[in-house]
Formats: sequence, structure tokens, C-alpha cells
Amino acid sequence: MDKQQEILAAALKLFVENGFHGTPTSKIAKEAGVANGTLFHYYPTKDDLIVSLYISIKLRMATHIAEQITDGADYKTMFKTQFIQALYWAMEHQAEFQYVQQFYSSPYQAMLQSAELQQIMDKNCHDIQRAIDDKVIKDLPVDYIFTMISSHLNGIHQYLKNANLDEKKQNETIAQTFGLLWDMLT
Amino acid sequence: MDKQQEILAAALKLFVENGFHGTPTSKIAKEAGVANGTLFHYYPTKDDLIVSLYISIKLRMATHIAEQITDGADYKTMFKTQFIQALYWAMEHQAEFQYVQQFYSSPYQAMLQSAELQQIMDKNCHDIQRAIDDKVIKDLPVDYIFTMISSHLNGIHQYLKNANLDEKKQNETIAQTFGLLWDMLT
DNA sequence: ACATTTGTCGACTGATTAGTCAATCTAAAA
DNA sequence: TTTTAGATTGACTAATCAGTCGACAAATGT
Repeated sequence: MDKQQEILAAALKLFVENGFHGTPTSKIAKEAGVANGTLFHYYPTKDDLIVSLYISIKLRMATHIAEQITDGADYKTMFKTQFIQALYWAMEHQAEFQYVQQFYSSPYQAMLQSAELQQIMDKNCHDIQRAIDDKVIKDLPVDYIFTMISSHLNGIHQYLKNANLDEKKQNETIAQTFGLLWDMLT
Repeated sequence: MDKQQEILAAALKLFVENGFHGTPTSKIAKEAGVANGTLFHYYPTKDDLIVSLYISIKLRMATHIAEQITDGADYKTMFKTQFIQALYWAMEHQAEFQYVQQFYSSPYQAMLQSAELQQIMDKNCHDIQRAIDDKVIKDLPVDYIFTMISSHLNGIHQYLKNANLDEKKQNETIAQTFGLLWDMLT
């Protein structure tokens, strides 16, 4: 792992633990095992670091999900795969997922303008629109559908995090939740 | 409005605008029109202020909802009233609702231990349990149901905030969302 | 071999911050 | 009227923090 990645990993850990407020750049550098100045070599300001970390996480998550989708599947399978893989990833990367939420409900969110992230979201919305046009999903605004799926994802993740079920029960719950969601949208 | 309330109002405004990180206590005091020391008279530390503000908002929201429920209604009406009133309140108190989310997904959340808030949540869970026992709501874990309702609430709020519909369309969407949620849970 | 860019270091600084404190004010009780 | 307890003030401080800078090292190109 190179220094830049070490910095991101250290920042993730400390931001989730102590918040943006509670983590000085000096402690991030220390945790990453680099000098103070090195951090500012890669990220000119603390805000840059905070935003870059968010983008980096979202990109990693999107990559994971994109790797799992199989071509030529029907809508339900496609959405189900994405939903379930997103959850798996979230459960295996709790800190990352928590950071995403922390960032998203903070004022830093307003600083975000990433073409890459926009592209991913456009793709998701496009998939939803296609499913609506093909009369698979109910004819409701795309943003509405998208928000519903996202908040379901957050909700079930929060539940699973607290409930601490064994793996079998957990997978059952995930599949069941997608079932409820799918019935709701179709 | 007395000084203590002025402090809470100023803190809310600035925390939502600039985050916990970006708002010094000195600016809160200034915005509230009180001296620096007065703030620390009411809230010994900045953390105290942050947590107290959260509790104060949740309590105000719960009070509003409690005022609207009518006795002797069936389960659907009861849940619908609560769901809709929660949304109305959220739409009319955007800053407060945003603060709640900001706080909840931050590490400050771990500091929270309020008997009053616990009591409100217990009541909600109790209502859900009763509806399950009476076979109105599906037999799933109470926490699961609770999480589903909460995340629906967050999702639809986020959608409405961004979509900026006129009042009629907004009310329609709210009613429709509750419909979908209710069908899912029963 | 040399030159140039890029990465790394850590001591340093100017500005800012949470929280203190002794003095003053207010209002109601005794 | 006098006492007393809480409310209010704002100057003050000790500590902390984001970001700089000049020196040096490593890698890369010529």
C-alpha cells in the first residue's frame, strides 16, 4: 500500500471514530505513518482529503457491484444482484459505508461535484427508466424510485449492523427485504 | 425567546450550515446575541450543546406528532397519521430534520443516552408489536419494521426536499408513499 | 553522468478555539 | 432595605490546528 492509500485508510478510520471535527490532520499523518507535509502534498487542504476519500469509497463500491452483474439477465435479477451486492459490500466495509453516510449528511456534501460519480448515478437512473418504460417497474418519477431503493438499502444495512445475525439468517433477511422492495415497486 | 433558546436556534443554523467542525462556539454566541460566557453557563461544553440540541429537536418533533394522534382509531389510521405528521413536521422544519440526520450519522450519536428519547422509541416499538400480535402487520422483528418505516420516512423526505413539488402534488406523493409502505408491511 | 521532476520530511507559524474567571447586573426572597 | 442566588458579561489563556517551507532523497528522463 503506497503512502497515498495509507493516508486514505488512516483518514477513514479516524474520521469515522472521531468525526471531521475531532481528527486533526497531524493525527491522520501519524496514523498513516507519513510526515505532516506528505499529507498536504497529496491533498492540498483537509477539505480536499475529506471529499477525495468519499469519492474513492463510492468508486470502489461501484466497481465491486459492476463486477458482479451478469449480462442478459431479466430486470428482477439485475436489480436483485445489484441490491444484494451493495449490501454485501456494505456489511464487509462497515467503516466505509458509515463514512459515506456521515459525509452525505454533512455540509461537505455540497462541495461534491464529481463527473465520475455523476456518471454512475446516471447509469442507475437509466436502468430504472428502462424498467419503467418496459412496464416492469411502476410508472413513478425515476428520482422517487431511486430514493426509495437507496433508503431501503440504508435501512436494512442499519438493521443488520445492529441485529448481528448469523450469516444464514442475514442472507435470508437480505433476500426477503429485496422481495418486499421489488413487490412494492412493480 | 430567552437566551437559552436563542443559543439553540443559533447553533442549529450554524451547525447545519457549516458542520460541527466549522462552527466555533464564539460564532454561535454572536449569532445568538449573547456573550461568550453565557453559552458555557447553559452548556458546559460544546459537546453538551450538540447533544442537547439533538434531544431538544427530537422532543419537539415527538410532541408535534403526539398532539395529532386521535384515540380509538384503527391501526392503519394511527400509523398513517404518525407517518404523515412526521413528514409534515420534517418539511416545515428542514434545518431541524437535517440536523437530526447529521447528528445521527456522526460519532456524537454514541454520546446519546436520553431516557426521554428512549421512552418515545419504546412507545413506537410497542405500537408496532401490538399491530404484529393482532396480525395486522407481518410477523417480522420489531426492529426490522421500525427501521423500514424510518428509512422510508428519510427517503421520501429527501425526495420531496429535492423535487420541490407544489403542495397538492406533495400531499399526493406523501399519501401514496404511505400506501406503498403499508402494503409492504401488511 | 547529469538534470529535472516528484516524493518525503518535520520543524515552524499565524490564526483560531474551547473554555475560564472575576466582576457586574437582575430580581425576587427574607 | 438587605441578602442571596442565579444570569450575564467579555477580556483572557493555554492549547491546538491547518497549512507552509526549505532541505533532502528517489526516481525518471536524456
